[in-house]
Amino acid sequence: MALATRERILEAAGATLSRNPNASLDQIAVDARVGRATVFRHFESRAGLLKALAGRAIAETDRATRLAAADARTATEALKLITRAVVGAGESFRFLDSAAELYDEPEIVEAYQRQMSELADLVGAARREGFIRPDLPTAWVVASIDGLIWAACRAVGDGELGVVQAKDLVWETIADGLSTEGAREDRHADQA
Amino acid sequence: MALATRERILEAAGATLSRNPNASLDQIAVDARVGRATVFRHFESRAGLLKALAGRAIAETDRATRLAAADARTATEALKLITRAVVGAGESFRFLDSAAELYDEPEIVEAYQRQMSELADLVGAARREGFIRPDLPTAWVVASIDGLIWAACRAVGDGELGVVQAKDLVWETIADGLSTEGAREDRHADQA
DNA sequence: CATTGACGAGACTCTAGCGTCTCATTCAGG
DNA sequence: CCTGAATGAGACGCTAGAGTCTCGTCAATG
Repeated sequence: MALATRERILEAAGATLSRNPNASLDQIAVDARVGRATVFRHFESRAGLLKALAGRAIAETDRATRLAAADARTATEALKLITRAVVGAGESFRFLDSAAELYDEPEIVEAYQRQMSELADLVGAARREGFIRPDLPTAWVVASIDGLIWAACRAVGDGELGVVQAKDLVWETIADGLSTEGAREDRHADQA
Repeated sequence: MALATRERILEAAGATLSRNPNASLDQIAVDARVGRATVFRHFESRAGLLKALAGRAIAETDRATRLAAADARTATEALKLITRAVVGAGESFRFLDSAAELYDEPEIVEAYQRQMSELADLVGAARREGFIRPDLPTAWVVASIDGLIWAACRAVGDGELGVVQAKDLVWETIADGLSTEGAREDRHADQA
């Protein structure tokens, strides 16, 4: 039962910290229906728990990413599948929103930067395929994809959208934006 | 000098908390080049400081919003101006990212919900003007605008983009998405 | 039935950080 | 020069929460 307990703690920690980023270990233990001492039996410290949780989220994202990438024949398609996959895995890493302590963990920071870098590479490849508007800096494309995924995960977590719906909406928004087809002309007219 | 000191504390608090959401009052005081006791002379408590900071951000956003709305003749134009204005004021409220304590302050929560509600109304009006794609739920439109603004503020704060550039990019992305004009067809082809 | 391992409960220590208070200093205005 | 307000420095008490330890219980296993 050791594994089940550890898993239950991680699960509860993720859920509780998503709601309250400063939740105490005591609160997490209660939510996991586990004694506080048991938390320390499975994790070295609070930081250790956070680290394990982050590592789990990173691994989950990597797994989803690789699965998605394997099915894609173009970078654009990979971008689409990966975006959808990450939205699906969103619950795993929503707690990261405000886990500022993790900035001190080199492994975690490195893994995060690696994932961002992979995303940037993918965006670059999609750009070469002609999918990305040439006038947008890659940094912004990456940042806004990140922002939209974040918004989608938030909306799902708040019950505003279903997961399936959110996946569709994120990709549609990336591809087409929020406005009707004629918007591009409207915008240019506005700016004149 | 009282006002200048208070202002300096608020300024330092915003900057410091943006970097480290769990920064101590001591750290904030040091960054403000002020004695820790002086912080308590100007603010009732840590919560009071946070509240003042949030109130300042809300007021700043309201001001920017009203100024922008006054110049607009259509809801679509208002949405554009307000989005740009909020990106410009982004530094003011970036610290809110992880100020979970503020969820306990009714005034702050109410003000935030009011602003979100105003944004939703504006989106609804822009939708009636034909600017917003009819197939997108308003909740998602609001969430993704929020997400894109957040991404832009983050990018500016990280030095990846300039403020002016970020304002343009957010609105362009809202209007047109990230992909080239032919994307809509590509996407439908992908899904087939 | 005895053993073993995981667990819950709870007592205990330790520290960071909040909030209060005091006292000396500085500086502006009269 | 005198006075009062604002401040800096720092001592002090207090509490929440991290981390440790012990003991009794339960369940599985032999």
